[in-house]
Amino acid sequence: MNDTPPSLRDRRRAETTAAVAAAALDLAVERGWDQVTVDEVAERAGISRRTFFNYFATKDEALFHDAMAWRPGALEAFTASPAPLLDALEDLFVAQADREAPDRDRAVQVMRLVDGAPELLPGLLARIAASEEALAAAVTARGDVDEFTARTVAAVAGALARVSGTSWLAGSQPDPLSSTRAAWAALRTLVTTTDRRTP
Amino acid sequence: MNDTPPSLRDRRRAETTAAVAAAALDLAVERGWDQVTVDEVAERAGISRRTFFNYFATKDEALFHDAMAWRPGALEAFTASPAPLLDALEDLFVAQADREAPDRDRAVQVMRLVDGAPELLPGLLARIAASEEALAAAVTARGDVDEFTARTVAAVAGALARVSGTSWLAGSQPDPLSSTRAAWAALRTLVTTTDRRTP
DNA sequence: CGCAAAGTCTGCACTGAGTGCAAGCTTGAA
DNA sequence: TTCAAGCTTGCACTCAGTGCAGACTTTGCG
Repeated sequence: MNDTPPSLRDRRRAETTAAVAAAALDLAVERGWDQVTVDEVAERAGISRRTFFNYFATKDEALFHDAMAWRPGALEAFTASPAPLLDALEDLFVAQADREAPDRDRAVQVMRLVDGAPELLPGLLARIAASEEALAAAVTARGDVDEFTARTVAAVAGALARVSGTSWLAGSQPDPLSSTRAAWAALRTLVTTTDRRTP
Repeated sequence: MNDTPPSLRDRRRAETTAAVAAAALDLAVERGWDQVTVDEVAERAGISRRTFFNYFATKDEALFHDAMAWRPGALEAFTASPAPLLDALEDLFVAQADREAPDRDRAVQVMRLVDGAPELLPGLLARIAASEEALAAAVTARGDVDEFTARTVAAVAGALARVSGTSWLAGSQPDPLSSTRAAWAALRTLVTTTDRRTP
């Protein structure tokens, strides 16, 4: 899609971004996010405090960097998939759960941090909402359903992912994938087996 | 449940809380939330800046006060309802959408504000998450389903409410209730009509 | 190469959110 | 009345986030 070779500047920028994000996570794990200042993150990443804010608009952004993002290409594959919508969705979430170690470990660490630091929850939820929006756009692009339904589907999928992720972290489900499947199964039985007052 | 008559102190506290919340909303509507300082909210409410923080831990809390809360008694009625789970859920959301004017107007104004001020979104999402958690507890208390399913149901219901609320605000749905119904319908057709790879 | 435009890094000074403390005042119960 | 508990406030402090201006680096181009 975009094949301009990355310039020196771009490479440096990416390196620094990663360094800052890593510094933020490390410090947060070491002593808790509320015991970490921007100055310290900047110092550990080898930049000035002011430069920190050239890379991330807020302290939280550095911590959440890439944590709740779709892996590159995943949404495009989803859009292009010939499988029926629900199957394609499942494939998408499976692929997402099977990320390579570094990204995935980071996501897990961040979620654990949020678990112990409620101030972080709003920021995390906002990231999740952003990725739901991206998913909604991809669903719309597939053309299976109208936009309203696409938004609904994306929101529900996000909700299921949140629930299954949470209960996997809490240890009540063996692994993220079966947790996700359990959530979808719960939804399906609920929708299909309940007596409806107005059929 | 709790019938100790409210003391003078309690009444005062409630009054001040309401006054501060009202001041926050009014100022936000007048000039945008980012153009409002805590000092100004405090002054309009007739208290000192320091006292503001005795009532609300953050500036945002004052704005969101009561905006995304279940109306009193609604969850209890839901828990006690003999109707099947999905019907009881629908009743709950209908009742919620039919709140009396003041509360409801406040909620709508807050949502409009959030729409124009992305900084507010995280806080709003956190409030919604909190009310989902309350709902999950109520679903569990009904005893229809296990706790994992209860969480799933609550998360999905919240997602649907969010989508339908949003698109109602955006004008693509006539009223909140039919919007909610449309979302549930979209979900049901999706779940029941799609070919499954693994039946 | 050499040079100008564009982009980057940094220090400085400022606004505003949020907190701990201590002193003074109000309420509620005996 | 008297005293404890709770409420309000001012003050001083930390830290996130921003605008600005000057120094430096990269890049594209003649």
